[in-house]
Amino acid sequence: MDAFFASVELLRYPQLKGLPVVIGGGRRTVDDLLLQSPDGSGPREPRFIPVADFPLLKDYVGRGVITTATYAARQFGVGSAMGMMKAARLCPQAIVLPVDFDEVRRFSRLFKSTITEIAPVMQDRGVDEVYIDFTDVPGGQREGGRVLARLIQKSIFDRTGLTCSIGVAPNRLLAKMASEFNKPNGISIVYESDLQATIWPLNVRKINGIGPKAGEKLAALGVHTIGELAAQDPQWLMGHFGKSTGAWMHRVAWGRDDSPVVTESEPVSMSRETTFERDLHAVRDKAELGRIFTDLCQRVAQDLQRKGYVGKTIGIKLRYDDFKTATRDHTLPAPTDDAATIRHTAGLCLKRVPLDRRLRLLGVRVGALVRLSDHLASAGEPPCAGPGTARHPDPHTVPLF
DNA sequence: AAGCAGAGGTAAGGTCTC
DNA sequence: CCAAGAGACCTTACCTCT
Repeated sequence: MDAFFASVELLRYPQLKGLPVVIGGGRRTVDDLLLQSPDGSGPREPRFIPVADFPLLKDYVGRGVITTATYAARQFGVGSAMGMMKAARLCPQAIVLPVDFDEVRRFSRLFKSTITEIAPVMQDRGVDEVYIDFTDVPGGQREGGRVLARLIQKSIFDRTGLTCSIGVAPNRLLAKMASEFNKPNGISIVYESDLQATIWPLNVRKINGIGPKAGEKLAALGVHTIGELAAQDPQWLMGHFGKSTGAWMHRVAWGRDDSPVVTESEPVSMSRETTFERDLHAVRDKAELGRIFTDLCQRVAQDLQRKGYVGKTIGIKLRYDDFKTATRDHTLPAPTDDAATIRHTAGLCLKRVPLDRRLRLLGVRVGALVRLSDHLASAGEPPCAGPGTARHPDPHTVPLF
C-alpha cells in the first residue's frame, strides 16, 4: 500500500491532500494536534498547524519516530524511522498526525479481503503488504500478470480509496523488488530474463533481507551491486557470512527463490515495550518503573488471553541511555497467560541484568507460544471451562508469589 | 567406565522487516 | 543531538540426554 498510514488519514482529512503530512510521534491523540474552533466549542472546522508552530514541540512529538510520510513530505528528505525532531527541522511546515491503529487495521482488513476474494492464496506481510500467488488464479498469467494486477489495484481503490503498488515476478524475491519499481500506484512485471539488465545493476541493499549491517559488510568487501554479489564464489560468501546466509546470498543474487506463499501461520511470541518520556533510574525512579513494568505484564497477558495463547518463555528487554540493549529470559515448566505469573518471572529476569545506567526502554515478552485450546487438550483438561470456574482469579486475592 | 556425536532445549545477542 | 514498537529468525554458546 502506498504511504499507507498517511493515506488512511488523507481519506478522513482530504483537505490535507498534496501537503507534507507525517504520521508518527509521541503519545498524543489527534485532538492534541488539531486546533479546535476558536471559541473552543468543538472540532467544527479542524485546523491543522504545521509542526514548527507548536509551542513545546518536544512535548508533542516526544521521542517518537516517523511511521509514514506522504510523498510531498518525502520531498524534504524526511522518511520512515527518522526521529520526529529531526523531521520537524527538515520540514517545519509538515502536518504531524498520530497513528490511528484501529483505523489502519480496519483498512488493512478491507484491502486484504478484497484481494482474497480475487486471489485466495495470500500471505500476510504486516499491515500494509502481502504476497499473492497468481499461479492458479484464472487469467493470472495474462500479460505476465498485469491484467490481474490491474484488477486487484482497481478493486482495492474502489473499495477503499487507497492506492497500492504491485510487482509481478516468477517468485516472491523478485516480486518484492519489482513492487518498488513503480511507486506509487504502479505495476511492474519482472521476468526471469530481466535478471541481468534489471536486477543486477541494483545495490545489494535492494534485496529483502540484506539490511544495513550486511550491506555495509558487503561494501567493505567491495561488493556493491547484486551482479557483483552473483559473481562471488559461494564458498567465499559462506566464509564471510556463515554457511546458511552465504549460500542464501548467492541464491538470491541469481534471482532464485522457491519459498512458498504461506497463507497461515502461528505467532511465536507476543511482547509489549515502551520508551519512557525521560530516562529513568533503577533506584531513584523505582516506583515509576515498577508501575510501568506491571502494566506491560498486564498488557501482554491481556493480549495472550484475547488471542487465546499461552507461553512458557518469559523475557524482558531493556535499553540503556547509551542505546545498548540487554535481554534476559526464563522458561517456565508450563505455559501461562497469567499477569501475576508473568510479572513474577519477569521480575526474576530483571534481577539478572545490570542496573547501573539509566534506562530509556523496558519491554516484556512471552514466547514459546501454544494455543490455549491445544495446551488444555494436551494437559488433559476439558477444552472449555464451565461458568464459575474462572481461570483468572481476581489478582487482588492472589499473592504475588 | 570413559568418551564422543548428534539432537534438542535454553539463553543472550543481533539483524531485519513493516 | 537524534534514534518506536512488534515480531520473526539467525548465530553462538552451553547444557543435558541418548
